Amino acid sequence: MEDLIKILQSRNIHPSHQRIKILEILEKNEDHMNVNMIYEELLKEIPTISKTTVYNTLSTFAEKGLVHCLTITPEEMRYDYRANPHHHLLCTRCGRIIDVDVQCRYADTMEIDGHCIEEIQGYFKGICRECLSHDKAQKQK
Amino acid sequence: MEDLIKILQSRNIHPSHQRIKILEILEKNEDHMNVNMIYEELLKEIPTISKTTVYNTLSTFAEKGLVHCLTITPEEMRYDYRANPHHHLLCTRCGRIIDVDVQCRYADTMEIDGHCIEEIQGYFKGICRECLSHDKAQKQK
DNA sequence: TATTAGTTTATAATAATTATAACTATGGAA
DNA sequence: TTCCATAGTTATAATTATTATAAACTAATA
Repeated sequence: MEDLIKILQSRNIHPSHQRIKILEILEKNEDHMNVNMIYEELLKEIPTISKTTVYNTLSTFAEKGLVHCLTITPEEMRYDYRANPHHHLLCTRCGRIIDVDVQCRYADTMEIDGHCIEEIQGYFKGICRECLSHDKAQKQK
Repeated sequence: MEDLIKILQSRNIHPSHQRIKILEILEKNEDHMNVNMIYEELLKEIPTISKTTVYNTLSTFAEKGLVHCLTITPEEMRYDYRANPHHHLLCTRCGRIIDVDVQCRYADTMEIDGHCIEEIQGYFKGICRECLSHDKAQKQK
């Protein structure tokens, strides 16, 4: 709680009740929630929360560099809360987005073909570990 | 024209007038159009074309592996028509998506952390060559 | 107390995409 | 030729994520 407030303050974000709760949810959940997932979680604690607040808060967080926006799924934006740079796996079976610790060869190159690179976004499509082991378990039956 | 028909036939896609024209537009344009851009181009040649046809056709093309869907821009889907695997640059200045010939170290790894990898999507965010040189020209004035 | 800025909420507007059903063209069978 | 079936196209409506707008609320301060 105190930590969350400090995190917000360090980014010049006024730590309101709603913002603290949203950050808390982002910390607890690892699979890159969309606005609706966050909203549903929030409802359990703040039944009067508005979806607009979720949108506003996340866009403030993104502006201040607290979260990264992932455009991996075509339907909606996903939000990534983790300090170190990393890539993602979009599981085509269960739909989860999972962190993958992989560096790209060009990770620190700031210039390619004359273009100036500011950010690297990479992701894999495939089937996650959990779905694979579930498959195996099914076959053995 | 004949070539376009052959390309469609080789993928088991019946070469209708509309489909040929859409493929033609994809061949001519390099910057990863969205549905609306393609639709606007089509209107010049087929004024009665429907946007639904564009959606249908592109989803057929994607199914048959003729195009790849890019979820780089948050607003809408972009379509990539090019044979060889490559990455992209999203220019934050002009909004174009530009092909970048760069291989990732893990490009042929099919397994990471126990996950099965089927496809790699990578893109960079930055400022493209053209926008950069435009900046320079402005400064010199 | 009154005021102000910042935050949250409710509501409406926008826009990409999908769903549905009607229409059209084509090619084969009778 | 005429009829029919199928695939493809079109028009229209429905869905849904996101943004815009304005009103209501909160907390701090003069």
